[in-house]
Amino acid sequence: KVRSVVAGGEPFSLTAGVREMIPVTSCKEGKMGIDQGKYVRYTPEQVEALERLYHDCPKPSSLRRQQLIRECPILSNIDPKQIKVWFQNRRCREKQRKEAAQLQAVNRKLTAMNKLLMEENDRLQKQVSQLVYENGYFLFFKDFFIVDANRLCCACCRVISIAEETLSEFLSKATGTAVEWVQMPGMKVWTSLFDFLFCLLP
DNA sequence: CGCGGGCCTTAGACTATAGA
DNA sequence: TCTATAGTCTAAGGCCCGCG
Repeated sequence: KVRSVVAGGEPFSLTAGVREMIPVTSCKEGKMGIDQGKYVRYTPEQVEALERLYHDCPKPSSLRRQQLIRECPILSNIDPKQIKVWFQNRRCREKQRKEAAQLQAVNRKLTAMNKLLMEENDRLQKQVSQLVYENGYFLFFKDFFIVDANRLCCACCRVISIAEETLSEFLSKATGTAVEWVQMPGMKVWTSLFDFLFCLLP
């Protein structure tokens, strides 16, 4: 059983959440508000009153706090310095809660994006396997068949187009904005059948 | 220079949970 | 069911800084 005391109110001891009144003299001095093993904890009524005041004015001036104490009898027994500290801690708690909520929101977005990336990675790996297989097929047969140049080039461009469309779709999902392809200097693009065939050579 | 606010830290009170 | 332990909440101490 741990002795506890309510600031300015009825002292009590706490045991498994059950309050039991015990005679305690004072709790003014000492680290962490502890005097002879006592720990100050405001009553739910006091906290409710403080919360109401905080809702109206989160940062009251010294003068305003004194006025609030006068106007609210339930707080009249609490030291003005304790009221000041309570408001400081309350502001701090709110700030921490807001930051935690923001971090959770960011975490949710990153988790969703990670899921998209994992799915896209899986799909691209399958695509790579298929292309590697097709590449081997072309290498094997390239010396035995004469392929229509236009048709092969169109097929090649079609593969690139599909890849671009897929990537655009993914990026727009991930970023929430439309993506347009821009030809950058130095980017390698198959412009002819010869380029395509050349890249197939070992 | 004193006061008050912000920020970080400390430690008691309380809660949830695992394990005997 | 009881107990030990980890985690959370919160009042208050300490330090730093800006302001009048």
